This record gives sequence, C-alpha cells and structure tokens, in this order.
Amino acid sequence: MAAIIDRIDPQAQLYDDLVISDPMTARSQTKPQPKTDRGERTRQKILAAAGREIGKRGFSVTSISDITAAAGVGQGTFYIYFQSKEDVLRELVLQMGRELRQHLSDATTGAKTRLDAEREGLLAFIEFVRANPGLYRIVEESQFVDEAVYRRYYMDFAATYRAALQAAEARGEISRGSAEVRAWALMGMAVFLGQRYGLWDVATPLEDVVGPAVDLIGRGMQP
Amino acid sequence: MAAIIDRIDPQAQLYDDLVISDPMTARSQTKPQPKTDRGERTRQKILAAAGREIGKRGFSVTSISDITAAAGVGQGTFYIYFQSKEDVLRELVLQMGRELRQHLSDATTGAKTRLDAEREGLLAFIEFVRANPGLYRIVEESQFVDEAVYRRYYMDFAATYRAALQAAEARGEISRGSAEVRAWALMGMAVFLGQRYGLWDVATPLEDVVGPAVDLIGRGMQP
DNA sequence: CCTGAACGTGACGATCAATTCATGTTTGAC
DNA sequence: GTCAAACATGAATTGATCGTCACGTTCAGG
Repeated sequence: MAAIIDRIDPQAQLYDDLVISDPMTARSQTKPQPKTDRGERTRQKILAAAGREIGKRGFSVTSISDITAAAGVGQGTFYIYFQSKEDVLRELVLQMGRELRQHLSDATTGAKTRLDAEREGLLAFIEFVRANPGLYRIVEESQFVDEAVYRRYYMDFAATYRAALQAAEARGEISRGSAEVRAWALMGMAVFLGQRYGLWDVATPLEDVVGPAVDLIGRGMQP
Repeated sequence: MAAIIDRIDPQAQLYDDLVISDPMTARSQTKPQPKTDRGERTRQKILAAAGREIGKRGFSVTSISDITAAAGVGQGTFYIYFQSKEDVLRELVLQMGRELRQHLSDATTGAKTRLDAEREGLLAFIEFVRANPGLYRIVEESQFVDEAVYRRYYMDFAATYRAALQAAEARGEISRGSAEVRAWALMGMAVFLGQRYGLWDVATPLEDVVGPAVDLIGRGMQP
C-alpha cells in the first residue's frame, strides 16, 4: 500500500491538502511585469534589498519602508511592482529555491556514486548557508506568511531527491527502502546541520560535520 | 580538535554566541507570580488559550485580544500575568519542551538497545505531533520572536540526545562517531518526518515511516 | 462582617506600519 | 521634438493592535 503510493506520487495528497485548506494563498498575486528596462531594474533593486533586509532581520520586523529605503526608492514605488510584503517574500522563496537547486546541482553532477553525491551535496548545502545566511530567515518564516509557498519549496526538493534515490536504487547502488521517507529524513538532516554548523557555528571545519553525517546514512550506527 | 570539543562541551560556544549577540532576549521577563488560587487559575486559562490560538493560527497573526477572548477574560487581565505576547510565547515553548521531553522519555525507557530507543522515540515523536499539531507553529515561530528560547529548546534536546548516544557508544552498542553531529542529524530527521507525516499527512501508518527511517540510520544505504 | 490586597475589566490613547493617491518626472516610439 | 505611457514620489490616509488606567469585584484573614 505504502509501496503503491510511493510508486505513483507520494506527494499528490499533500498538494491536494494545500489547495483545499488554503485557497487564498494559492491564488497567484500578479502585478503586470515592468514594461521598460528602467522598470525592470527598479524591480530588481527592490527585490534585492528585500532579500538583504528580510534575510538580516526577519520578515515580520522588516517594514516596507525599510525595504524601499535600502533600495533607495520611494515608498510608493514598492506598490508598482508588488502587491504586498507577502508577495515579495513569495518571490524571494522561489528565487532562493532556484539558486540553491542550481548550487546543489553543480556540486553533485561530478559524483561517482549516490553516497558521493550525498557527501558533496551536504557540503555544498552548508557552504551555501554560510554564504547566504538569509536563506533560513526567508524560507522558514515563509511558513507563517504563505504556507503554500513553503510547502512547495520543500516538496520540490523532495521530488528531486526522491527521483535521485530511486534512480540509485534501480542501479543497485543503494539498498531498497522508501525513497519518500529517505528524502525527507535526509532533507531534515541537512537543514538541521545547516542551522547548527552553517548559521550558529561557522568555525567548525565542514569535513568534521559532513564525514560523520554521511557515515551515519551510509553505514548506519551498527557497531 | 573537533574530538576535544566534543568531549568537553560542544555547545558551549553556541550559548556564548547567544548571550553576546542577544543580551535583550536573555533578560528574564518577570511578572510576580499569582498570589491566590484564583489568580493561578486565570493565568493558566490565558496560557492554555494562547497555546490553542497560537498553535492554530500562528503567533504573529494572533492578537492579545484573540487570546483573552478565547480565555474568556478581559483584555487588561492579560497584563496582570504577562509582560507581552513574546513573554507568553517564551513560556509556551518551554512548556512544550517539557511535555515533549516527558513523552519521549516515557516512550524510550523500555528500549533494550539504542536502535530500539530510536525507533520508539521517533514513533512517539510523530504521534506527539499528530496529537499536538500546534507544536510546530509555537516552536518554529519562536525563532523569529526570541531566538534565545528557540536555540535553547533545540540545544537542550541535543544535549540529552548526545548523552544517550555517547552512553550507547561507550557500551559498544553503536559505532563510534561524533555524537554532536549525529544528534543534530537525528533531530533534523525527526522534525522533518514529523512535519511531513505528523502535520501534513496524518493518514500514512507510522510503521511505514519509522521502519524505513530507522533502517536508514541503523544500517545505512549500503546495498 | 469589615477591610485591604489581589484580581478583573474594557474603553481609550498612543503608536506604528501598510497602502493610496495626487502630482511630478522619465522614457522611447514616431 | 512631441506626447502618451510608464515610472517615481512621499505625504496623507487607513486600519489595527498594544498596553494603560480608573474604576469595579472577589476573597481571606481578623
């Protein structure tokens, strides 16, 4: 039964849930795209400033005027390009997802085995966190602003992860086991290690973290 | 070097960080304890209502008047017992930590081996999440309200976890490896699986989750 | 039953941040 | 060079919540 779900689409019912329970947040908030070059540049200035400010101090304490001041534009300019503060956060989350996905993809394409990919991926992830400490503030706080975009963020990562694990399993490279459960377990590991060693402690050498972690999932705790 | 830190107190510098960077939030906000029985009951009514409301809708969107209305008391009554909304959240986080710790401790005391304890603990954790879905809203949002209490929450769990792993390692029950890294990796696993299968999907039987997860950390992914 | 300390109240003033909008400026197609 | 559309502005409006306070109520000890 669980195996059947796993084969079809283990996340289908999660997406359903979202749409059913949260119709508001699912509606895409659209402002017409900038028509000119100047407009596009201004929009990007605001988005970048929002990323910096929210990443530094958090979404709820950052005001629109903080963002526009940091961007060097007037208050009203914000509303030419975004519906609301929530709107800009949504976009930041999607952007962070794209950037991180790219970074991880770059880091793992050279990997010979699945376990190598895990090692390189985890290392690249914590490095990314150290380089972009705003990631957590943006993504984690989005949960309380627009749950749909938060879920989608992680479900997209989970889908990619699951596919990679299933491919490795098909090649006989790793043991059999629910790819969905493994994907979430491994994401959780990465997120917590990223918080602990990427945000809170940036002194510990990452080999001392990645080694034991990959060992844990590679060989287990059996003595 | 990492091994030395591990042996002394791997979290020491994290606590330091907190105190240095966040002196405000570390200051304990004290309101005199209720002097009478009636006072204590009212305080508890407010705390319980706050837990319900914040757990259901989130901290930032819940107003003091939401809380007092749910508690069935006047607005001003809130300020007899709490300094602010932040104050009540701090207390809720600590309380959640105590309850969860108790629940996990009850669930794992019968375990014969460390891996059994992992299995029972993970099962109990996700069951706790299903029974107390407000846990995540309260604990995770506390990160954006009072980072000190959030860190302490997880660092306390990490300390307990680390001790258990070190004891098991000393007994030769599990392989050698950084207890600190393992503790954070395992917490992350639990939190993410709790979110995926405790909050977002309450239909999947927990054996289908706990089995594969414990297998992953017990035997690893080696084919 | 008296009395003061503890508790309870909800209307209200102060504050603060999100949007709006009337007005001014820039751009680029023709 | 003209002109209409796009863009930019920040003061003013709006709306919401926090936290206070002056005034009642309850209760336990004397």
